[in-house]
Amino acid sequence: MDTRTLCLGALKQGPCSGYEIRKRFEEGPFGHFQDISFGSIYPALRRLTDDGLVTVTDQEQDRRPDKKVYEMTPQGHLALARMVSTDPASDKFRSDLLFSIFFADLLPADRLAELVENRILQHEAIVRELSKCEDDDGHGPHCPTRPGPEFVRGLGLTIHRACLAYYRNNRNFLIEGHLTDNDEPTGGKSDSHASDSDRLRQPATTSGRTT
Amino acid sequence: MDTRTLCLGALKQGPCSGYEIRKRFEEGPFGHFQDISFGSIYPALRRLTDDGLVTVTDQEQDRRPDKKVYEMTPQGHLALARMVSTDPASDKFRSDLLFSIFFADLLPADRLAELVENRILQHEAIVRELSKCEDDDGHGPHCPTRPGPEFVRGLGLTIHRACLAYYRNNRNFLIEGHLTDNDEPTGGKSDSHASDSDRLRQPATTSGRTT
DNA sequence: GCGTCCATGTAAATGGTTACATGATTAT
DNA sequence: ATAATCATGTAACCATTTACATGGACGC
Repeated sequence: MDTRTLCLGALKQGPCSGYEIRKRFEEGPFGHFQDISFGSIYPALRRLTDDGLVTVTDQEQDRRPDKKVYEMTPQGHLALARMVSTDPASDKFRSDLLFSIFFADLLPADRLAELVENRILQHEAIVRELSKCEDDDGHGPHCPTRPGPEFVRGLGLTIHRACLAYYRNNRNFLIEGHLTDNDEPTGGKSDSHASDSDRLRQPATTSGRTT
Repeated sequence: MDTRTLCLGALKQGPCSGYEIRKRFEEGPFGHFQDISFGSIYPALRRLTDDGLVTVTDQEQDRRPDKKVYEMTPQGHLALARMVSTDPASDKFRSDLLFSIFFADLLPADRLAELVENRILQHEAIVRELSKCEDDDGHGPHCPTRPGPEFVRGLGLTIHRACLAYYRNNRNFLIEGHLTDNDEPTGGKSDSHASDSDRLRQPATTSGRTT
């Protein structure tokens, strides 16, 4: 999605400034699958204004810099509706970590372990954040939540929980299966530990309710 | 990862041409978490050659255009090892589909259903592809597989299976919970169907072996 | 005949990140 | 004091995608 549409999406949750749009992407419910920065937000807002999809209102503030509050016009709402209905570009997932892990045998065992541990911590943090079921969609407390945001949040949780479980279950497979240059592949003594760590585990495919 | 490192990664699986590098990213084991196109590959190979990280050999072919076969130098191997050991940039996941679904109430129910169905088909295709356990890492048949590629492939499978299950279990929640403008939110008759579709389901967190 | 695969490469256009410039307030 | 938060905006830089240019072989 181009930045303009992304801005409209943020604005859909209520009028706000460019600065606040970024916060909505950093902390809000979009953050886990879209990303923008100031350098693209401000020019986008400019264009949206020129095209009549949003309006600006200068707002003076006490002890704060003035801000420009942007608000969607009816055309803006239409444009957003049009955009979300077009065929979406395929998901893009880029992971340098997976690239590194693919070449696990090129890096020292402790470094590999460190990378994996860090990733586990990151997934834990994200799961924690997505778990606090706050009404993050900006429609005040306890509106009957629309299914869209709920569905998206739930999918995020599912993915990160699945990754977390996978990393926890299989890090030993990775790290213990990681033969350093000094190890004899044929194994002399430290052999026959056909333990947990020699097979990949996959989460069960059954799915129960956990609300 | 910059394209140069990505090319080295592809070349690590054996010497090949720029054209074949792209194929390794399209079909090979990297494809699901990294992406490159010709426009970036050829300049990258140029720079790698200039920097002495790869060598080129012109190779004439029968009934085919000549090709340039690139091969890593010792420095190239070192450079790759150095790169995979540096702190990886955080994963980037961009999904226009999730953005659209977030605003599910802005698009017609049938369009929403179509988008979800398509995504289910895509996940099914990917799961199928990752499931055929071919020794995709280019080291010939039945080498004792290195843990890196195995781990990465397993994680890909886990993620896509989790997504697939989630979409299947919760599409009704999304689509039936999707009130069109004509529906009365207070519900007159078609009420009290507190069925499957009014709650989100999450896969069980238990994990068993499926080899 | 038309499309696709093979194969390399360049150039233009696109779009985004990073850094810079500015500056008050508040918290540590 | 120092850093972070609030707040907007521009410009330089970077990288990537897309389109173009070229052309033979092969299958339908």
